[in-house]
Amino acid sequence: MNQLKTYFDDFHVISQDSFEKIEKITTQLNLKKKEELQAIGKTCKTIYFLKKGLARIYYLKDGNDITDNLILENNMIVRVESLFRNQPSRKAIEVLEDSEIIAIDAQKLMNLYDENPQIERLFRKIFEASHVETINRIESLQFHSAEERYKELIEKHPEVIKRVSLKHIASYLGITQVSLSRIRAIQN
Amino acid sequence: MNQLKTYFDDFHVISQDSFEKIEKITTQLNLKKKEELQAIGKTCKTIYFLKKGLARIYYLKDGNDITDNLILENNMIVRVESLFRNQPSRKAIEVLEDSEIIAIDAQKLMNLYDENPQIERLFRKIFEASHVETINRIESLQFHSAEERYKELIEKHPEVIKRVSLKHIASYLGITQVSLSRIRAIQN
DNA sequence: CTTCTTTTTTATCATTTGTTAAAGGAATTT
DNA sequence: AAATTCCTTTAACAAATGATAAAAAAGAAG
Repeated sequence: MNQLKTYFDDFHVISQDSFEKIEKITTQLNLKKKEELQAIGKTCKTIYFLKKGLARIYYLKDGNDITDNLILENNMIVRVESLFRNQPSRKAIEVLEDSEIIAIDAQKLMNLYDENPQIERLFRKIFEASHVETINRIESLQFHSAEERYKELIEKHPEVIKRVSLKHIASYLGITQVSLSRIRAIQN
Repeated sequence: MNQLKTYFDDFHVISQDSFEKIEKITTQLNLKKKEELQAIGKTCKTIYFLKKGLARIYYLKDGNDITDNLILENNMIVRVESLFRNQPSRKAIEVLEDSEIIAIDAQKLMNLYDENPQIERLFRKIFEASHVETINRIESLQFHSAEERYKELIEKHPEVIKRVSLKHIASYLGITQVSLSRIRAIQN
């Protein structure tokens, strides 16, 4: 749990008392590689913190599996478009490695917001950071070539290449697996 | 001002008193077509509400003007990546039509957050909606062809095609002007 | 209205990325 | 260890998009 507190502190420091209130609405999950955390069609009612492991959010387009997002340890896993709109998500979450996860009940968290604005502020800031990341990713997809995007990923998260299959990395970058393979071949 | 209240109510209803507190930290701006609202390199310290007109956020990549975002009336104009990180933005804001704008001082708004959690919640929800839009745009850029993206834009915002130059629309869609012209030619 | 500037279209060619198929490797299961 | 399945690479060709240049059209300015 200390790990979660440390994560929180980077965004907004809350009292020990407030932290314990959050602790009370969490549960611990341990998933084995390839297990599903949330299924397509379910409305997101849980916010996950990935203590250890690796996860991805994906969806199907024309029967193809597309990785929408990759999440490394020490990050939140949330299907934002479902949580914020309270609508079923077309996306699923699965872990790509054995993972330890803290699940936070979203409804109970909203209730905590009412009694404790500091908690609301904490999560506001967490999601703001994620919002900024999303915006930066748009810039990358909007006007960088596939090769540039691949290089950017290696630069920022070199470990991802080793831990995630190239199939998933390709769709995450918005290209086909074959195209990624070609780019990698030229690099060497 | 009523227009702003109506806009707010869609996200979270606050008291008349709270609304008046917000009103006190706003100023009205009228800009002529092509005038700049914020310059590149400035840190975003103002949240704008576009009452009337049309605006865009843009930046320069290798000397090319790239439209990052188009904003229609009745929406907020914010350089989120700058506001949330309190860092200088590489992006600028300009209006594409004569526009009426309400400027909200971000620092004073943060102060209001402290004394009134309902105001913080209102803006949290406003930005959450914008976050969701950003995520949906990623999906579009990640795996839809240029032609699909163009059709989506026409579908969702047909008026944009008439009000914004194709040059700006092209870069917004992540393609060149020439490429967009070609796509349009095939359509007819 | 005429001139000047900017935007949009068209054409040609180069480059990138997609598609399909096949082969080689790696990992998993039996 | 062998068999099976899934992942990755390679190759050949197709399709989409980019780059450049020039013409046409539209808009702004005098």
